[in-house]
Amino acid sequence: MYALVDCNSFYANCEKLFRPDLRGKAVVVLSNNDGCVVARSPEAKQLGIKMGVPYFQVKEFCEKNDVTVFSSNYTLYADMSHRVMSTLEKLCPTVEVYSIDEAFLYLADYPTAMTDLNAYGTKLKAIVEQYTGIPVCVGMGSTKTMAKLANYAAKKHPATKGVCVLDNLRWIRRIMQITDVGEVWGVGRRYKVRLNQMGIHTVYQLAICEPAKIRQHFGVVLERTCLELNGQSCLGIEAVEAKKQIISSRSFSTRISCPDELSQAVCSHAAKAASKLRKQDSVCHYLSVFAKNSSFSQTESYTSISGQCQFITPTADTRVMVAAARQILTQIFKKDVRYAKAGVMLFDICQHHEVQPDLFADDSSDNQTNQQSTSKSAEVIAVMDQLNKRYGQNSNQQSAVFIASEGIKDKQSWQMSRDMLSPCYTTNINQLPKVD
DNA sequence: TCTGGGGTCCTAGGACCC
DNA sequence: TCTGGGGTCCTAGGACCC
Repeated sequence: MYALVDCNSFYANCEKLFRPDLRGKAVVVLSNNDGCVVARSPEAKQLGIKMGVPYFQVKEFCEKNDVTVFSSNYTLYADMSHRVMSTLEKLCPTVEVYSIDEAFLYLADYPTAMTDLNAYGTKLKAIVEQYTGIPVCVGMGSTKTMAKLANYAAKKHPATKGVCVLDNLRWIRRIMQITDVGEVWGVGRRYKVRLNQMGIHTVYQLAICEPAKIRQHFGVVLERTCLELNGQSCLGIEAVEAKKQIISSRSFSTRISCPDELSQAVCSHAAKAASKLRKQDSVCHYLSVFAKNSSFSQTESYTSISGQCQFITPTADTRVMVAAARQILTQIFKKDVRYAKAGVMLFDICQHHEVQPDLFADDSSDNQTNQQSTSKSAEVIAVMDQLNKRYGQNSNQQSAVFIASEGIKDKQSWQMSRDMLSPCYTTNINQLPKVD
C-alpha cells in the first residue's frame, strides 16, 4: 500500500501562511521573471485564472479582482517543503520525496498504518497541517499510480475531507468511472488525445484495456500505468540518486545583444552548475552552452546557438568550467541577435571517486607536483564553497565569493525581474515576520 | 513590450563488433 | 544466384513529470 501526500496549492499557501490578511483571498504565484502563473489559491482558480497563463495577459484582471500576486520565492518554498517532508519522515519509516510539494509513503511494512488506513491518513493530514501550517491531501492505493489517483480524488471531491483510500473494488471502480483519463499519472496531453481517439475517455476505460494492446500503441511506459491501475505494482520507492544531467538557465528580463553581457550570464550559469555538481560529489565530462532569442517573436526568426566541450579530466572546478563556458561562447556567438535566454548544461556526470585519470595527461613536471596542484585547486574551491555557505547570497543572489567574469549582479539590468517578491520569512534573520 | 526551469525514461535506427 | 545470428553502443526525438 502506498500513500501520496501532496500539498494544496503549495506556493500560494507558503505565501499565505505569513500573510493572515490574505485569508480567504485570491493569491497567485508567478514563475521566474514574473512570466507565467504557476500556482493559484482556490479563490484564484474560482476566478478562472488558468495554470501557466502568461502574466501580462491577466495582469489587469488581477488588479481589478483584488488578486494578490507574488514573484517566486524558492528560498521560502524550499524551506517550507523541508519542514513538511521531515514531518512526514517522523510519521512513516519509508518516505520518497517526489517533488517539492509531494511525497510517497510505503505503508506495507508499517503495521500501525495498515490497521486503519483512513485513520492514519487523517492523522497524517492533521499533523502536517498542525506542524507546518501547510494543508495537504492524502491518497492511498495499492500502487503509486493508484495513490496518485486517490490523491486527485481527495483534492477534487470535498466529501473525502482530503483523505481518499482506494481499497475496495466498488469504490475504485466508481472513482475511475468519474475521472478523466487525462488525470492519470503518466498520461499527458498527447496521450490523452490519442486515447480519446481510441474511444478511451475515463480512467476506468484505460484500466480495463488489454495491457499488451496499450504497449503496442504507446510503449512500455503506459503499459505499466495500465498494470498499476489494476493493482499490479511496477514502480517502487526510489532512493535519491545523483543527477545525470545538470542545467542552469534563465530568461533575461530584457533582451541582450552585447557579447560581454551574454558572457557574464553564461559564466554565472557555469558557476552555478559547477556548484550543483559539487553538492552531489560529482564531476562531469561535458559542458554545453546555449543561448536563444524569443521563440514567441513574430518579427524575428528563431535563432539558437550552442556548443560544447569535453574535459579530458572530468571536473567540478568552477574556474575551469567558467573558463570553458566563456571560450565556447566566443566561438558560437552571433551578433545582431536579441538573446532572451541563456544557460549551461552538464553531461556525462560521474561520482568524484570514479574518475579515471588521463593516461596521456601532460605530466612533464614530476607527478608529485601535479598532484599537489590538483589538491591545491580542490582546496581553493572548498574554501570558496565554505565561504559561500557561511555568508550566503545577497538580495541579488550574488554569492559572497564569485568569479569576476560573472560580473556584478547589481549592475546587470537583464537580471530576472521579481517585482513582487515576499520576504524570506524562515531563512533570513533580518526578514522574520514581525508582530506589532 | 511582456510567454519558467528543471528533470527522467524509452524507442528506433544506424554503426559497429565477432 | 545465394548474403547469418547475436550482440552493444550511441544519438535524436518524443513522451512524460513537477
